Amino acid sequence: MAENGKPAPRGKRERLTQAAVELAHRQGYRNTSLADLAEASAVPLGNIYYYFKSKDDIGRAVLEQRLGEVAAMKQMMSGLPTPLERLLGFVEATINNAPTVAERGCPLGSLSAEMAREHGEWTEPAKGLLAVPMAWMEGQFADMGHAEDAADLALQLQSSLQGASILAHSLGDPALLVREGRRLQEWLRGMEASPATTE
Amino acid sequence: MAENGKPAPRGKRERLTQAAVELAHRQGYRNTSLADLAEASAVPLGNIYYYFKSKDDIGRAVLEQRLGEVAAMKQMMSGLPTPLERLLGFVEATINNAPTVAERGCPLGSLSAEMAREHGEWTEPAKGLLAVPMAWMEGQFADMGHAEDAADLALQLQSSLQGASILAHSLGDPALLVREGRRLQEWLRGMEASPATTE
Amino acid sequence: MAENGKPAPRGKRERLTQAAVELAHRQGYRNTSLADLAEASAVPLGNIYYYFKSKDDIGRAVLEQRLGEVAAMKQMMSGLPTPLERLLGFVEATINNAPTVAERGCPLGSLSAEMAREHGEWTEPAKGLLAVPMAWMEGQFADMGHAEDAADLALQLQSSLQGASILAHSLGDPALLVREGRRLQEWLRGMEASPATTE
Amino acid sequence: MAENGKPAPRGKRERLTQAAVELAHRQGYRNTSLADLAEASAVPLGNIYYYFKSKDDIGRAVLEQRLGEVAAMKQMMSGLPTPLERLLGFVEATINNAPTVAERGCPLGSLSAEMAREHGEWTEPAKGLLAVPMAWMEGQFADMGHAEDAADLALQLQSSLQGASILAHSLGDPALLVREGRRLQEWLRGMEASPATTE
DNA sequence: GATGAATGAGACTTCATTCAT
DNA sequence: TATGAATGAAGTCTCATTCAT
Repeated sequence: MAENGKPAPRGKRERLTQAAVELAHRQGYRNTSLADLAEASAVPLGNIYYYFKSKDDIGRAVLEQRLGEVAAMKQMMSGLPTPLERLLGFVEATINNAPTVAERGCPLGSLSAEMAREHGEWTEPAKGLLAVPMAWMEGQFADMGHAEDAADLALQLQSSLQGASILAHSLGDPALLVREGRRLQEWLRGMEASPATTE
Repeated sequence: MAENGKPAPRGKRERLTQAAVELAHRQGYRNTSLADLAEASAVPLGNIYYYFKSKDDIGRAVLEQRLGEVAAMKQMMSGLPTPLERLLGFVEATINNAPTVAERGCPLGSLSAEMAREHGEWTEPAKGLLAVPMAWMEGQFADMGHAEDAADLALQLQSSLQGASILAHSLGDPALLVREGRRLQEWLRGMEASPATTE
Repeated sequence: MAENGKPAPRGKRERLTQAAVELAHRQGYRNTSLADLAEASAVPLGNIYYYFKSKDDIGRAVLEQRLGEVAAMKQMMSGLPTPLERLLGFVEATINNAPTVAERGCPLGSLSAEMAREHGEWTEPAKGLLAVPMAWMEGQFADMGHAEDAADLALQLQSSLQGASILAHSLGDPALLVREGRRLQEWLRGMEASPATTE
Repeated sequence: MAENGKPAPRGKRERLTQAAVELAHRQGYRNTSLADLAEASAVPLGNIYYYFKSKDDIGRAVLEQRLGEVAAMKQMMSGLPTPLERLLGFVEATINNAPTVAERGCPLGSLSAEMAREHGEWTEPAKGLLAVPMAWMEGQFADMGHAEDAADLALQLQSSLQGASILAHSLGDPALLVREGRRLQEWLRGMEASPATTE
C-alpha cells in the first residue's frame, strides 16, 4: 500500500522476461523449460500464457531485451568525450563483466550462436546482437580518423572480445578475458598516437 | 586377428560416432535425438544401446572424436619445417573451413560452448577442445623466440580465430572469417621480422 | 420503463448469445472457446460469467435461440393462405439459404447432431430443432387433406431437406440443395392435384 | 505358439485404428482424446506414437478405414444380379444398421460433416464418404435405364437416406430410418415398372 | 456489474531408455 | 548381437472457470 496497492500486474511480464533472460544466459534458451521459468519467476505455469502466447514469443522478448541492453550500452558510452575513450570504455565494461562471462558465456554471443541455428523468424534480429556493437565500433574508429580500415578494425576488436569470452567461458577462467581486454586497450591507445597518418 | 567369421561389428560404432559428430555440429548435441542418430547412421534405434550405454556416453565419444581431430591437426602441422609455417598452416586450414563454419559454427568452439554448460562429468575433457590448440600455439610461439609472451600471443591468436568464427556463423558470412584469418597471417609474418629480440 | 440510469445491461447478454450462435454454426459449439466468444462479442472474458454461469449455460441459450428462430419461421409462414403455399415457402427459404448451408452446414441439423451426442441435460431440447419443424410439416400435410399419411410425408420432406443440406455442406456445393429443393417443390405441387384421393 | 508365437505386433495398429474408428463414431473425432484411445485399445498413451506420428495421422487412418468400408459395400452389392436389387440391397443394409445409426449417427455422414469443417488436407478425401456412394447409385440408376436423370435420382436417394439417418440420430428413434428406408424401397420397385421408357 | 489476472486439469507430442525375442 | 516394440516422464499449449478488485 506504500505507493500503490495494486499487485503490480505490470511487473509480472517483466519478471518473466527478466527470468527468461537470466535462464537463457545460464542454461540456454532451448534448454530452459517453461516449468523452469515458472519456478524462477514464481508464476504458475499456466499463467505464463497470459503474458506470452508461445515459447517463441518469450524468445523474442529475450532477444529484444538483449538488444535493448546493447542500445543502452551505446547510449552510456556516448557520454564519453572521444571515440577512443568510448572504445576503451566498452572494453572496460566487458572486462568488468568477466566473472559472469566466465560462468555463463557472453550474454550476446551465446544467445546469438543459439538463435542463429534456428533458421526461423528471429534469425535476422539475432544478427543484431553482434552486428550492432560491431557497427558502432566501426563508427568510433572512423571518428578516430581510421575511416578507410574502420571495418577491419571493428572486426578485429569484436572478434577478439568474442573469442576471449568463449575461451574464458569454456575454460572457466575469467582472467583470460581480462588479459585479452587489457591488451586490446593498450592496442587502442597505441593507435591514437599515429592516427591513420599512414602517409 | 579374426577369430571367427562374424561380421566385424567395429564399423557400426564408428558409423554411430561419425554420425553423432556430424549431427552435433549441424544441430547441436542436445538437440539431436537418438532417433535422428539412428536414422542418420542406419543403425536400428534399439541397437544403439549395444554400443553406447547412454546418450551421455555418445557425447563422450563425440568429444573424443573431436579431440582426436585436434591431435591429428597438430600431427599434420608438425610436417611443416618452421613454427611460423605451422601457425600459418593452422590459420590457413581454418580459412579453408570458413564456409562450413559460417553454416554450422566452429566444430570445436560450438561443442565446447554447449558442453561447458553441462556442469557434469565431461566439463573437463571439453576444455581440451580449445585449450589443446591454444597450448600448441603457445609452443610454436615459444619456438619462434617469443618465449616470454608466448601465452599472450596464443591467447590473442586463438581468441581472434574463435571470435571470427562466431561472427561468421552468427552473421552467416564466411568472408568475415577469411578476412580476419588473412589479417592474422599477415600479423604472424610481420612478427618474424623482429622476433622479440628487439635487440 | 427505466428505473435507474444504469446502462441497460440487456444488450450484452444478447450480443453474447448472438455471437455464440454464429460461432457455433461456423465452427461448432464444442470447438468454440470462451475466449473466441469474448473477442467476437467484445465482452471481456471474465464478464461472460456474469451473464452465464457456465459454458453449458451458453449452449442452452444457443439452443433456445435456434428454437426461437424455428418458431419465428412457423409464424412467418402462417401468413401464407394455404398449407401448400406454406410448405413451398418453407422449402423456398431453405433454398435461399443454400450458400450459407453449403459453407457452414444446416443451422439446425448440425447443432442437433452435435448436441445429440452430449448425453446430457439438453439432449431433450435439442430434439426440438428437427422435431418441431417436422411436426409443423405434418400439420400442413394434414391440412392439405393427407391426414392419414401426414407423418410419413413430413418425414419424407424433412429427411430430404436435411440430407440435401448435409450433401451440400460435405461436398461444398450449394447447387445440390437447390436442385433437391426444387424437386421437392415440384413434388408438393403435384401432390395437390390429387389430394389423397388416391382412389 | 499355435500359429506363430509373436505377440502379433501387426495387430496393434489395427486395434488402434479400429478403436479410433469406433470412438470417432461414438463421440466424434475431435472429441476423442488420445487418452481415450489409449484406454479403449489397451495401448499405453506414449506408444500410440510408435504407430501414428500425430493425431491427424489417426484421423487419416479413420477416414481410409471408412472409405474402405464403402468400397467393400459396393463390392458386396456387385454380387447381386440387377441394379434394382443392388439398390434395394444398399437400402436394406442401411435399414439393418438403424439401431446403431440412431445411437451414434451415420458412420459416413457424421464423419464427413465433422471433417468438412477442418479446412485442411483431408477435406478432399472426406468428400468421398458421401460422394462415392452417390456416384455408385448414379451408375445403378443409369443401368436401370434412367441414364438421363440418374444424377437427380441418386441425389434424391442419398439425401433421403442421410436425412433420415440424421433424424433417427437426433431424435433417438431408429424407426424413422426404417420407415423412410422402406418407403424408398417401394419407390425403387415402382420405378422399374416404367423404366424411363416413357416412350 | 465489470475486468484483468490467475489457476489447474488435461490435451498433444517428444524422447531417452528398457524389454522381449 | 540385433531389433521392433514399449514405456513413462517431461515439454508445450489450451481452456473453462474463479478471484480480487
